[in-house]
Amino acid sequence: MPAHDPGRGAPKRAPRNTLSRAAIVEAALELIDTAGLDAVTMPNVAGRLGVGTMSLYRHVNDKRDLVDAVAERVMGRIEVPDGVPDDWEGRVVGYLRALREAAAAHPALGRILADHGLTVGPVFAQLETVHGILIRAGFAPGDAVRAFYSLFTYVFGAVLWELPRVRRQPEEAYVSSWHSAIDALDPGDYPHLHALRRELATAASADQFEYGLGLLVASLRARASADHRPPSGPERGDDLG
Amino acid sequence: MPAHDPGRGAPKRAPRNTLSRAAIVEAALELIDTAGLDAVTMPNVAGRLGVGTMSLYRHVNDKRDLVDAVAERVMGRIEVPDGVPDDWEGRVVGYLRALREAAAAHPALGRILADHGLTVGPVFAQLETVHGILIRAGFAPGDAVRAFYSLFTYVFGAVLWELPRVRRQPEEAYVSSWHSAIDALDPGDYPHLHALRRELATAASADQFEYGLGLLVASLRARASADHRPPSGPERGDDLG
DNA sequence: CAGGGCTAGCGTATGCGATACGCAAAGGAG
DNA sequence: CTCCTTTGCGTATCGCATACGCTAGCCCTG
Repeated sequence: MPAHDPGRGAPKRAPRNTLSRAAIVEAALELIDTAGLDAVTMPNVAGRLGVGTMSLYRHVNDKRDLVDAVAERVMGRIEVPDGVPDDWEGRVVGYLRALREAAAAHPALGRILADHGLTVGPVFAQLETVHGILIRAGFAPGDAVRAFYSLFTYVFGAVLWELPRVRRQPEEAYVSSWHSAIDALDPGDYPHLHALRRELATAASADQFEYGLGLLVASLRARASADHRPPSGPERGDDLG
Repeated sequence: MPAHDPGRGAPKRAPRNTLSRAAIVEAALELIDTAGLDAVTMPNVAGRLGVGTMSLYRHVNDKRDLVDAVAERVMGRIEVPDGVPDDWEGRVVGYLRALREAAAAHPALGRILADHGLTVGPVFAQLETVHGILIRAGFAPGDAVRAFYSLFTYVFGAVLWELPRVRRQPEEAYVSSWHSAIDALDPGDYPHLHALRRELATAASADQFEYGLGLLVASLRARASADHRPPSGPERGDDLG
């Protein structure tokens, strides 16, 4: 038999403008969220869209480009939430909290950022936003950099800690994964961790995130009022680009 | 012609106990440091040792196991350095600084930890050490957990930020990579970042790490003396396991 | 000193994933 | 209607991780 069908019969050829970069990115994101980052292979993504593998390459340079785009898609939607106190603390904390939540919703984000480095477009957008808030609040340029750098370092660290396996049950699964990991350790070598089995697992949650963030903000507040003009009351902050 | 050499002639067979898990791990680490994490393939590692690819599998379960072992090899050597102030601040900061330096020496560490999750053996060792220091210093168990959790989150975040490309010249290469990344951004979209081109790049260095760490420690110190018995003077800390 | 068995190093084969190449059909332009 | 451009896609190549099973060293035992 001939290798290919001579006439027509099952062109299977997709209409014409079926594919788009956005659609591909969306499919990849769904795959990541349901089957994990490792399941993101070109064949898988293509299959999910009902197209051939090589078709993807018309819209994406290569796999790295695709994954980058996914990170961009996720981080690009992060904003300072409504209803937060209209001062730098409220806005910054609200923003970082949103960033953390986005990462929690897509556990693979941390790995992607780690693999591709932090010099990805969307990361800069985050820096720009937070830096802008600090500058408006009266922080000296240099201090603002140091401040948001510290804050982001913390948040990215948190994203890394949390990604291990959390998927749905925010607490449940995560806690038990820590428990089993700790139980596997030799009590003799790790007396402290064993003694704190309970607190440790619980600590790996939102409360803990807030705690550390609070430490940072508290110190920043102290330095702001000590070294420079206190950012006192709420400054205008509604016309942020 | 027969596919294999009939008699002898070039047994090429390695003597006998040439390989060992440790040697393999060491070879992989060298590869990581010289050619990057992506260059770590079973064939490459084997080649560097002058053995066949499949020989590696006698000593490591699979690639993941190998890479895990590398992370363990690196993190397992981190200790509280000598000569630091003998109080909890000095010891903890000294330790975290050592952790950061180890990561800086092996840029791929961050990616490995991100890929494999933080529930790797050596990570627990770090937690145990720092927690022990805090407990000895008089921190209440629960507070100690929150404290070191925040500190580690920060340090891991820092490790992530730094890994992008730093290799040798600690500052040089890193700074210029940030510069070029920033230059590629549209000044219109990122006014703040462009204005801070200089500070931003400089901030991505050891100084910045110390700054953020300082923020955390300062707050912890304040809370320690406020909520609980002040850990005052240097407590004994020379017999740490 | 010879034989047996265990063990370490390794050749081969499989399957998958990323991606270069080039074909061909679908539309639109003239 | 014909030609050119665009887009989906089949095929082929290459590198990698890894299952299997072979075989030669070694050491232990008799």
